[in-house]
Amino acid sequence: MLIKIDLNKDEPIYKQLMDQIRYGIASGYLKPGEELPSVRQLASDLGINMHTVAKAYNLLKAENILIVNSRKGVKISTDVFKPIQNSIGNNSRSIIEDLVSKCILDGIPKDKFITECEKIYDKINNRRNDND
Amino acid sequence: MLIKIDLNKDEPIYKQLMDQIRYGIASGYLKPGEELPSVRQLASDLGINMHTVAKAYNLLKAENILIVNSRKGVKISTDVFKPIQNSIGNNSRSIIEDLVSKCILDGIPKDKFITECEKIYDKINNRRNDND
Amino acid sequence: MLIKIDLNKDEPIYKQLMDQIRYGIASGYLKPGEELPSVRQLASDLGINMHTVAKAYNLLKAENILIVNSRKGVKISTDVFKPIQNSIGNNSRSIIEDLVSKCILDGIPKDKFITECEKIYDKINNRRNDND
Amino acid sequence: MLIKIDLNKDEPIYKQLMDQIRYGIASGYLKPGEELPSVRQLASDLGINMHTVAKAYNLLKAENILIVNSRKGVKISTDVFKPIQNSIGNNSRSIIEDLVSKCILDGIPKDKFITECEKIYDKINNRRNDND
DNA sequence: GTGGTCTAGACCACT
DNA sequence: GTGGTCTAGACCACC
Repeated sequence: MLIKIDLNKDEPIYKQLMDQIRYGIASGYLKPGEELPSVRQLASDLGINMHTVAKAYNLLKAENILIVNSRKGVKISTDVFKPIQNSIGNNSRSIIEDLVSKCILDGIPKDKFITECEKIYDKINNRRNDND
Repeated sequence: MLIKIDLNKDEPIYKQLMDQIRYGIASGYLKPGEELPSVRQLASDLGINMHTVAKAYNLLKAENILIVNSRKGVKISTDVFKPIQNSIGNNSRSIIEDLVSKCILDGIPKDKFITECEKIYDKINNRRNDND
Repeated sequence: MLIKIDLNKDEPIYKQLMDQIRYGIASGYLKPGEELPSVRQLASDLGINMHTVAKAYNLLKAENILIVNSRKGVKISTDVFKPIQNSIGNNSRSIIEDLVSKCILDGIPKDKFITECEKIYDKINNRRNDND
Repeated sequence: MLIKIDLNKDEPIYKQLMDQIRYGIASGYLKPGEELPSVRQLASDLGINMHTVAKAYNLLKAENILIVNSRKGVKISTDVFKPIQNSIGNNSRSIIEDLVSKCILDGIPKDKFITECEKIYDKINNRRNDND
């Protein structure tokens, strides 16, 4: 999978990395059980610092998304997809609230907003199902 | 409107403040043209520094949401609500992508996710229409 | 002459007033020797504070543009137009430098910039000649 | 590039700084992509406070002139020069109107005024082209 | 009374 | 070592 880091963005590199790996898994570019490049390898590929990659890997390990083994390398957890949940977390809810507030001020009507959410969900989800 | 700041959160205070003010406007708790507390007043109410409030106010001014006037204080722009737009910005889209990726890993099915988005949009939007 | 004050602008009111009076004279709406409304009158017309008008008047007096007489009121100096000068002052030059820098960054080519300057000069100057 | 701050001027330091940086870019002393001194460095060089420099940098960032990066410092955006525009903004136009009014009262004839504008535009623009 | 500006100094996140 | 954030406290311009 192609990972793209924007060094000019305000968002810290390790977070960009985490987001892209999550996105890669959700969209099926990366599969449960699959190996990821070593810290050194990925750092060198992306032209960033080793510690930055390690930080992203370790935080994703704490989220039970990656399995980090100093000898065997890094791979994606086989149970990375959690069982079906009924409700989203408070954190996500609060992100949506901030987002919706902005959209309302920006003149985005409900149907446009919802359609966009659906489109993005489908884009990510379908791509994974296709890749299966 | 009640503004609540969580000093323990990672998110900087001034951003929490900006989000809450946007939320207040979108949900009708705060109305276009309405005056906001002075920087000193709000800072003292929240137990934070004047400059932190001023930073939030000024950034919202740059977004054309507030009108900041050295002589008369701060008020909400009368044209905070932009004309209807057809599509959300790239920034919002990328927030949704990250959010959806997380939700998919967390086992939130599409219908739950969309329902939640709709619920939040309605909650904010209806409250404003009720208040009109 | 219609004077318009924008209370929402960052520029102090007394400066807006000074600019508009200078503009009025340069464009012939106001004529040398003509009387201006009293401080109280103008303040009331514009819905602003008396002291603000007085400040503008006094600063224009210091520029030899107005003649302020506490008994007889305020009028425009009869020799408000200075004799022909060969070069603009350092202050104006520095304003032009800042303006030109911005325009160059903004992609305004020289001919557009100069044409605009000419158009504005003519607009103001011709209006006065017409009014004579 | 030599930056000079006049602490006695009315204009706030951070604005003087912004003007000088814009001037430096427009005149080619500073080039797109070039690094600027760190906030602390420049503040110390100029004998002013860090936050004052940071404010100028951040406002220029908002104008898409600088790229501010907590990790790597500050550099000039590679696309500072906007594509060719046909007309100047309202803000610039109103600056010119005030300036022209003053010049007319000061006895600056049109040709002198226009020649001065051309001279300044050329001075800045040619210097950049020479430096390329 | 309002916000604007500036200073000084601290701690933190990121790389 | 970089900028970001926050605090504290001062003085100023404007109205």
